[in-house]
Amino acid sequence: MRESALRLFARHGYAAVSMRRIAEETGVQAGALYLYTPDKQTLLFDLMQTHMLDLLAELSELPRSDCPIAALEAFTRFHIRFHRARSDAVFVSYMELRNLEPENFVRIETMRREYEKHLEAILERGRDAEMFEIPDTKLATFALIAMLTGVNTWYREGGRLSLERVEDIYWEMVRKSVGARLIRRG
Amino acid sequence: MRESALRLFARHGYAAVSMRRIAEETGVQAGALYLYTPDKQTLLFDLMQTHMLDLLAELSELPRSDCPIAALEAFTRFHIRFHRARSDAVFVSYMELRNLEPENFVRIETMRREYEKHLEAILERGRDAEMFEIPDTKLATFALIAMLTGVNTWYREGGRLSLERVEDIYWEMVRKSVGARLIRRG
DNA sequence: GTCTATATCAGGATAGAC
DNA sequence: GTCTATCCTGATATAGAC
Repeated sequence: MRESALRLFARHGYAAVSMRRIAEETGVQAGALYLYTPDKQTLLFDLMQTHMLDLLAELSELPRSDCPIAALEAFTRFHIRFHRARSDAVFVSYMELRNLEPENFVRIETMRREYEKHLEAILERGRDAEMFEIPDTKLATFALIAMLTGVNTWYREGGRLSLERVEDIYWEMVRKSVGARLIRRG
Repeated sequence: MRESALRLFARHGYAAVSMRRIAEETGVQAGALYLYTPDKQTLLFDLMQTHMLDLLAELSELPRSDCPIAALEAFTRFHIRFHRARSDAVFVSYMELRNLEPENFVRIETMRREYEKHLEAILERGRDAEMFEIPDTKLATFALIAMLTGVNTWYREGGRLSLERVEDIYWEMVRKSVGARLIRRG
């Protein structure tokens, strides 16, 4: 039922999807949905919260690296892969922010900021070590995340390029944009 | 009335905004709206089409430059400024694509692709002239547009940085990411 | 745990008075 | 050109049978 709701919200938008439609997709009658969620708003919030918690959990499992360049590459590849694998959840978590009640909105935004902080910390370390050339780490954080998340708007399975190749190309652009040198793999 | 609708659609989403609410914001009764639009869907499409036509019109008025680096800088600054000045229209034109009927969707998408083609052409020229280092001009196009449009998600008037300064910083990142050298102003 | 039936309300759109 | 009144549909959510 979560899956049906997520797919429908991503496809048509939260406000445009009725509980009846979700029920139909799930294979139950509308009334039965309320066994699993108290209301539609909570359902939306739960989907978004689950997504953000997954994101932070998997991020924290990334192998740490002392080298900022290696850390940035790991983050870049992680971001692309994670977001690609859950395009519906990503879409909903971004597009439906405005349909969250204020309290719920704050909770999701806090998690998003925590994720951004992780990237910003890498950029700051690299700049302090004089391995990156970055005029403003906050702007660079926003710029890179927007750029990487953008993969979801065009990438399609079975297209011209493998996801691996896409990662390579984006990593090259990320690396150059922060003025980092190529590094050798150990 | 267009302005009210645009602002409300941007804030709450097309599906979440009722004609009654638009009427209220406009200062008329609901029935009166239908003097200006045949229906809600057409209203949405008109708003998006107007935005895209404006975008293409202003783009075509950009001074042409033979130098790909200068052309890329002009595009970068134009994109940030134009999108910043119409954040509601940008938001709606991106977020509400899925609420367009198929025929309308195709028309908007065609215009969007035309805009992207303009940037891709600059990148191709620069690469052919060996002034840019770009592994894939299509991906670079997507990556740069996503990065630049992202300014709208965080920039607020009166914040830490002027828009001019933001342009400078983004231009530096764009320039580096495609491997272009700094150029002197004539 | 699920269905049927329904209460209640809000939505888009139209008709006809002024 | 605008308002009032209204049609009809579909929305969320709940009650109560099974």
